[in-house]
Amino acid sequence: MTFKTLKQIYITLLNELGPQDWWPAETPFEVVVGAILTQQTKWTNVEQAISNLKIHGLMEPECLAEADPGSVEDFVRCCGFYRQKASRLVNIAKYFADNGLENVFSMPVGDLRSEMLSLNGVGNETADSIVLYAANKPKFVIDAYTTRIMRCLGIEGDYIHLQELFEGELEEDVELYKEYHALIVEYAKRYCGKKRCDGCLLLTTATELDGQNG
DNA sequence: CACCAGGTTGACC
DNA sequence: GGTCAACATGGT
Repeated sequence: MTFKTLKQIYITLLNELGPQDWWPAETPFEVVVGAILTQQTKWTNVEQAISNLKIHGLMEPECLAEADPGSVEDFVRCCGFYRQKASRLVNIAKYFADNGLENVFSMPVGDLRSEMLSLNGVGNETADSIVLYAANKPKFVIDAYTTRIMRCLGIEGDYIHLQELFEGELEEDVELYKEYHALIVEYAKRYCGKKRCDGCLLLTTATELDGQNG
């Protein structure tokens, strides 16, 4: 049998689920905030916290940087890990207020990634989410769902290994990277559980449909 | 009641 | 180098 390429898997997912149009946010800074808040938490909780912050006028780096820490904790409590997330958000807000969001996001992709990684509370996935969805620069985001699906397909590796696999095989395209990561998350949520996987067969065998555009 | 969620960090081998 | 508990709320 013929295995699918990563591009063919993308097309399969897109046909199956339709465009996901990630990341839901009104501004780049809102993406940054959401990227911290969504760690190990459902997105519905993040929506609530983001709404709280917006109502209180804190969805701007300059405002959040000066906000009362206790209040921020209350606003993000629904996301869990609320003490560390609150202090990390304020710290990151200070960083963007001091350096200027436009300046930061105009850095070359590699420099930007390193810069984001130096912030407390920003690891590989969060850094790449910010680079891709807030700064609109080409970095493929790997997460627990991606790792899980790849394992189902018989491919194991650490974060950087999987990232190099995707970036090496796909054309460098910000919109493709955005949509692909979103599709993987949605597909895995539905069909690829932590213990059971009911959907990865769809991804393993190539058909004539998979050759179409992309 | 047990388990999971769009991870990251710091401590300890 | 790698492994692992801690961080914490909310939904199924």
